[in-house]
Amino acid sequence: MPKVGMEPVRRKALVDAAMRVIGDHGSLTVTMSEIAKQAGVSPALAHHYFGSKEQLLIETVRHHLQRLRDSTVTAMRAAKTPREKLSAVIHVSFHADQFTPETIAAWLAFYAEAQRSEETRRFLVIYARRLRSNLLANLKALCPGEDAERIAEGAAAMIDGLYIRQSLRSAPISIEASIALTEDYINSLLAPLSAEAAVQRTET
Amino acid sequence: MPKVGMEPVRRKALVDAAMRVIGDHGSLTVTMSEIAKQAGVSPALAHHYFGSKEQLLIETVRHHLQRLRDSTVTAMRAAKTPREKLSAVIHVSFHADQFTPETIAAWLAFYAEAQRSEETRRFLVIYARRLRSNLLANLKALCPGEDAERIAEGAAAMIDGLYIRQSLRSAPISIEASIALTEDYINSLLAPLSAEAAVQRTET
DNA sequence: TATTTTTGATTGACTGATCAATCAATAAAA
DNA sequence: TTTTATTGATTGATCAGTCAATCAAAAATA
Repeated sequence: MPKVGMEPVRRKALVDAAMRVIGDHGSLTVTMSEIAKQAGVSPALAHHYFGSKEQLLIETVRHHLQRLRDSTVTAMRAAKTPREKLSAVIHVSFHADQFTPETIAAWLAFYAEAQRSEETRRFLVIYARRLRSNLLANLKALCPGEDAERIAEGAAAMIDGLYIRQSLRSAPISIEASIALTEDYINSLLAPLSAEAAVQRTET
Repeated sequence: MPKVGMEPVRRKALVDAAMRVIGDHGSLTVTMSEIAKQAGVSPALAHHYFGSKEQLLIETVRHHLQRLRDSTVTAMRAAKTPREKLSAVIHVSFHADQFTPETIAAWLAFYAEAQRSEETRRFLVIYARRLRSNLLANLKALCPGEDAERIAEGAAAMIDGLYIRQSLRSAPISIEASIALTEDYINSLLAPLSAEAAVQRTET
């Protein structure tokens, strides 16, 4: 069976398996055996390729964030105006992929893990900054910089908060409602500022 | 040494110890030994009084939520108008007690745990509902019911989101800024509705 | 009051299970 | 033959949970 060049195949299979196991386990307290079994290989092979459980888990977080980033870039490219780009960022954050119970569980587990693993924390900080900065960049085109900072901060918090609330599955809000709530927030805070911003836009 | 009536003393000591250990450990992956040591008793005693690690952890969540609830009730009593009560709820959510790194870490750990422990999940659902309903009750006095629901949902999400973002300690927002952001949200959404609400209030 | 009995508090030592990590051995391609 | 892929078996550590034994206060008894 041993064909050459299995390494990338196995790595991907193991990372995907880890994601699935973490997802329906709802926690990072998963065993290498479970992950390996899910990937259809022996636990020893997982160690062979990743060196340690922690490394495998870190690769899993990285891969997860990479996918989210790719989606965001694509969605923002497709949008034309700053306001449309803003909506694109929100939509991606609530895209079905990222919003399934398993994925939400995985995110929560990552957040909890970040309290212990410096590397996991770094990844999540990058995510948080990226979300904020994607919002900020487009908001700056719509209102004064200081207001943009505030609104970006608030919108990012709201997005993350809707996530965490979704995880409890109590009175679950639909994806559309979550998006509407966030859009509503931005619109409402933007409304009294739009006149000034319009002036600013013509000036730059 | 064995004086009678130690049970309540030990239970409290162990729950407090658990909270501290979870806090600086940043996770619910703590051992009974650590907790017992922190409480100054033997691991066996912790088992004696709580039966299992899970039970001790559940009591810890319960105690934590109880304290938050008490603070909220007190703060709301002190406030007069609905708008003031609204601010009171927000202030309690961001009160220094609840906003220290250790406490935030504990909350995150609880959220992650809720994916596995049905009882923990139930407690958090109660918290989420209570927050939402405290906001909702007072908002209903300030705007039409449907709008109140939306705004309550959004404000609750924002509060939780600010929490989770705080946990990453990247570009940490101050407590005051977090409060301001939430108040700002409510004010902005309320502004265009206040006229109608005033009419409704006189009608009822 | 003095003595014995009972009861609650407490622990050290132990058990069984779980798991990450290691390693030597095997099998197939190059 | 050399290299890469792969695994079964094993080790060592960590823990939750158990248990029998100890100790001292309180209650009962003489």
